[in-house]
Amino acid sequence: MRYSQYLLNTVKETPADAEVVSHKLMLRTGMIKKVAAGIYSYLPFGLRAIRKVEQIVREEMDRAGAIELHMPMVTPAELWEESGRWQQYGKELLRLKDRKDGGFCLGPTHEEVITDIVRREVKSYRQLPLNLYQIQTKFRDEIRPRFGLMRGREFIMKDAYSFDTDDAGADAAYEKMYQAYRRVFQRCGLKFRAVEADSGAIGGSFSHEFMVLAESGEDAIVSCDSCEYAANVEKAELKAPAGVAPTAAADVSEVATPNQKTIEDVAVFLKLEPSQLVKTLLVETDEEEVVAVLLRGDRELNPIKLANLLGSNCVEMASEETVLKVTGAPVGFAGPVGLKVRILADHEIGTMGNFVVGGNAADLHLAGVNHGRDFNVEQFADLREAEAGDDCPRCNGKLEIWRGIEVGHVFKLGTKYSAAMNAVVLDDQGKERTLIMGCYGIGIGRTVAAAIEQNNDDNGIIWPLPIAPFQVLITLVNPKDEEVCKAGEQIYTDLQQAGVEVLLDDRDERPGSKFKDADLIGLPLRITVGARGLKEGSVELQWRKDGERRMLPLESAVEDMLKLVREGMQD
RNA sequence: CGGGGCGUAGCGCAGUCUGGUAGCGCACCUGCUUCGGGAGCAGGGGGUCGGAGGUUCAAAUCCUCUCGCCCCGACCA
Repeated sequence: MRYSQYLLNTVKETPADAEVVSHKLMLRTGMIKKVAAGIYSYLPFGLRAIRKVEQIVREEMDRAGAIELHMPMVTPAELWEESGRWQQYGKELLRLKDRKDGGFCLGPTHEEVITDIVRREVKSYRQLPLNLYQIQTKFRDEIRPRFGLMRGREFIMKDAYSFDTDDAGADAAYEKMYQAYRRVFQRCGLKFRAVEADSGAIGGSFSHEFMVLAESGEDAIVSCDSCEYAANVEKAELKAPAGVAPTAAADVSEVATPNQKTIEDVAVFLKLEPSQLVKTLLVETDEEEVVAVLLRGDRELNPIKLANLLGSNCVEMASEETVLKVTGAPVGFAGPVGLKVRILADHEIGTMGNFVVGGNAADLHLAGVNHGRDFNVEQFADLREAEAGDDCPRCNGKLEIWRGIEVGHVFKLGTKYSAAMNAVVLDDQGKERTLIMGCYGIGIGRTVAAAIEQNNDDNGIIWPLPIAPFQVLITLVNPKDEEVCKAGEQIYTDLQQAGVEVLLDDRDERPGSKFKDADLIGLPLRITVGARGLKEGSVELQWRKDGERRMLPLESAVEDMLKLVREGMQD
């Protein structure tokens, strides 16, 4: 491609509403253009990167035995009513009416549609196992789209769905996808972790997320420093600490704590460490039950663990009014002694004694409190959020915390949709069996964003070779110089004929601007053709990665480049 | 949905308080010079000041309503 005939407008200034580096760089390089909140056009340069990732995904899906199809983006309400998600899905599901007033929605995911296809097409166990995938535009009316392609409302996703008659088959399908995902992200040149995840509202028995490690990631993940354990913090299990509560000492004593509402305040006020306090959180379930949860003062509640324990869809912190009603005190002074609601406690509380809690009255705390004697805990459980340095739940290692961008998610779904939608086949005994499903997603645009997030410097993007929009950039320092032009064009043509994707910067611009643009758009390999080098019969090769330059003899330049591209693609 | 902020040229912004010729930088077009790390000079094009209504001799500026966007929070396969 000739730059002079291409649409690739770069911008020096960073658009004001970009927060994260990948968004900034995608805007500055004109990869994407916002059309509405969370909705983008992919301009040619951006589209090329998207296509690269799509192609890698396609190849790995095919290799794993999945088959590509394409489903509609607009899907009828009936299917969603059948699975129950027409009601369950909130405002994220963008609902529409057609001219005949029929209900439709823009597909945020396609379990219903695929299940409908398979129940119609597949009648016999002999047609299984089956794994079908598509690469398609999805729409989720996110409350707050942000970070460019990282969290859009409209986005490109690869979604695959597996169908099996038994658990062993379903597990094998899951494992195949898990391995395919590892290959995809490896091939994209990304540093990532596959972590255990909460399976959330989509249901199902187990699930892994593929996280690209990046500071700007929206998720926190833990990984063990000595074994393979890795999990989303939402899911990260924690061992119950060893040890028993110390013997209860003196009686409970009341301590005046005027206006000391937070754990920090109280700890400073009483000259104690936050870890010597116990905090009492009042939460409300979606069935409007209020529950008290006890945690060590310096710990954070993991609401997902609590929701799972309570078998509730979601739990929320109780409102100020509720707290006042239940404890008789304003927020900040809740404590377990004398409370009339269910009391749950994190395992750690079991090893604590003679601690400080809220006094259920304004400006009052209680010291020397012990569970069992002063109040009863209904159940001890793993309820707190993992922190760096916590013990690994699987071995003797310690947990580290990373931030990650979720680029892929694999779920074992089980029969949630097949049962609701009556997707069954006959087995070899002629008996009906409900299909066991798995679903597997990859955010294509998000993967591109994550790649940029992970590969950039002050000057711009540093594309990993396998997903770079072009593999090579040839810069003609002065396109008006006949020699320069001739040499550059020759290399350009030869490389293209050898199948290399080349961008030829033949623009009549000053060299300085061209070099700046070259850094910004970040193509991995760069050849600079200038009069200076040509005098010695050579051109300059530079890697964007490390800036390392060396001269290549004109005669062997094409050959040398071909070798580098091939080697680079195999990494 | 709660709190905060912003809508003026393609992008980044000033002008709004205190009403009176719509401005600056980048980008774009023309010419000359320049040419291996975002050149200089000269000239030029581009705006219903988010929209509607109102106040006024006069509104980007004041008032009312409305739409959109951004940030923080809650939420999230």
